[in-house]
Amino acid sequence: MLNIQPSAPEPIYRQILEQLRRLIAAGQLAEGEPLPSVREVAVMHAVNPMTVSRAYGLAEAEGLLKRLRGKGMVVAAQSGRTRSQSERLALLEPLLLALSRQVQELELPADLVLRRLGKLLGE
Amino acid sequence: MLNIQPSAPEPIYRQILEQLRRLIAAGQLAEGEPLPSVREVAVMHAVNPMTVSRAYGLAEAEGLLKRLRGKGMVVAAQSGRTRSQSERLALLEPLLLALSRQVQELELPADLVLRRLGKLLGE
Amino acid sequence: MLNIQPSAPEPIYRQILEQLRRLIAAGQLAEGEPLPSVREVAVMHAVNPMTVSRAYGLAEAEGLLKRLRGKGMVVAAQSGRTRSQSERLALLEPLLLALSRQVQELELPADLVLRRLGKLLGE
Amino acid sequence: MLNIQPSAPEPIYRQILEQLRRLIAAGQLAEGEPLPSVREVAVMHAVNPMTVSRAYGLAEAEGLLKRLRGKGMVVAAQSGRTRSQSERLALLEPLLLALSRQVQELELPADLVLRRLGKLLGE
DNA sequence: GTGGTCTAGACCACG
DNA sequence: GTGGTCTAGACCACA
Repeated sequence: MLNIQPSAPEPIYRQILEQLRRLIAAGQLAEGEPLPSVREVAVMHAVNPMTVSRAYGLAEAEGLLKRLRGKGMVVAAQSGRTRSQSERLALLEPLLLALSRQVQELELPADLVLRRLGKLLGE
Repeated sequence: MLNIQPSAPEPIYRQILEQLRRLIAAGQLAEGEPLPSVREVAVMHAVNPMTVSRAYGLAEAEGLLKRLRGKGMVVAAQSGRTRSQSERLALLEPLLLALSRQVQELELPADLVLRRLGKLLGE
Repeated sequence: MLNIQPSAPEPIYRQILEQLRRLIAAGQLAEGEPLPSVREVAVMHAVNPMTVSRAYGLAEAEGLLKRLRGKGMVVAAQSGRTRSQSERLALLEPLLLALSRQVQELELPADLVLRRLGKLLGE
Repeated sequence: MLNIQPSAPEPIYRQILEQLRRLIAAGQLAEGEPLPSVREVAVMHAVNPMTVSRAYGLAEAEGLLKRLRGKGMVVAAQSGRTRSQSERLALLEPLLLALSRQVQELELPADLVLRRLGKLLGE
């Protein structure tokens, strides 16, 4: 379910946290749904349990997850409602802005970039 | 010329370096063109001169810039030739891939994202 | 009778145990009085029976409760005698100390805090 | 400046975080003021640097602190403005509620508790 | 079984 | 000098 790249510049715990944000916002992780345990994720992705725990803890502090004592983490209620398309699009905005800045610096024509992205999204 | 955000997660020296790569690849910084001095950049953006120097140093090691004694940095010859569109598009690939992954996690329709990006690029 | 908050940071078994201490010290639970069964408490508060059992077990070890075969738990004799006011006030001391430390860190005037607490106690 | 009790039930990183919240709310830590470095706090209180770092990191995520790269942490701007008395009193509310619940369970007269607290606050 | 906390120590990134 | 990340491993608390 989670996609972790240990060699990426972005820290692992943050990769997990941000994926959780998106998966929950999209409703792919529904309200009340239990998450894989810290240890499971740690073994599956060959990372330290504490790294996973850190991501889960931050997600809990953010209100995304809820701790059921002795039973693990589940998706919190208020996050469970799938967000509207526009709310989800807003989560993408920072990346879109960075992209458009780079496109301008590279002086690339808009349609070329849009075609390339369209191809990636179509796959 | 440079666009620096000290509070961004990406380190400042890297922001500078990657902008130089793109501006040079696009030919916005032409071969032989002199760059603002380390001190100028540092003062203008309220940044530590060492940080700017580090970016310039890396760009020099990469062959993007050339150090002219007593005259500062200029855009190096071999980098000066503007790269082809496809080469420049390749520089954008990592960001496009990250974007498409996030779009899938957010379960957003491709055309919505393309329209939003098109709007940003059209401005 | 018991006031349990499963989502509070304080563990559930401890919430139960400490409430028992106070209710018995005040004589609200009198000597020989039977307690609700583990199952009753568990069902009523939607809590794991093991958790209730643990609290009861600790209370028994402390001499607060006594196990009567086949009849469940009752308030033990030596605990049953209501403690003096000063003894009961002593049970409050840790919380009062924590409170006074926080008041100082918040630089709040004593009378403001006393008025607010007085209002809460008056209700 | 910080008051840490390693043996308390409350985890160390949380003790630090909550003290920061109060000290900043009261203006005892003013806007822009630099905090002692992670290593200093760690040595001074004989705890692991990571424990301190965790508290600082959470405080940053909360917007209490701001990271100045290479220079350490300072009190963030929006937190710097000393909060009004009523806002600070609100931070005390959870503890006051817990206290009043315990007072009722102990069947202690309000004025006795208020006198004891007044004495503690007067010192 | 679950997650939480802490440590010691290594290594990195930044300025 | 600053903070950040990660690991391995120990131990605890809870259900």
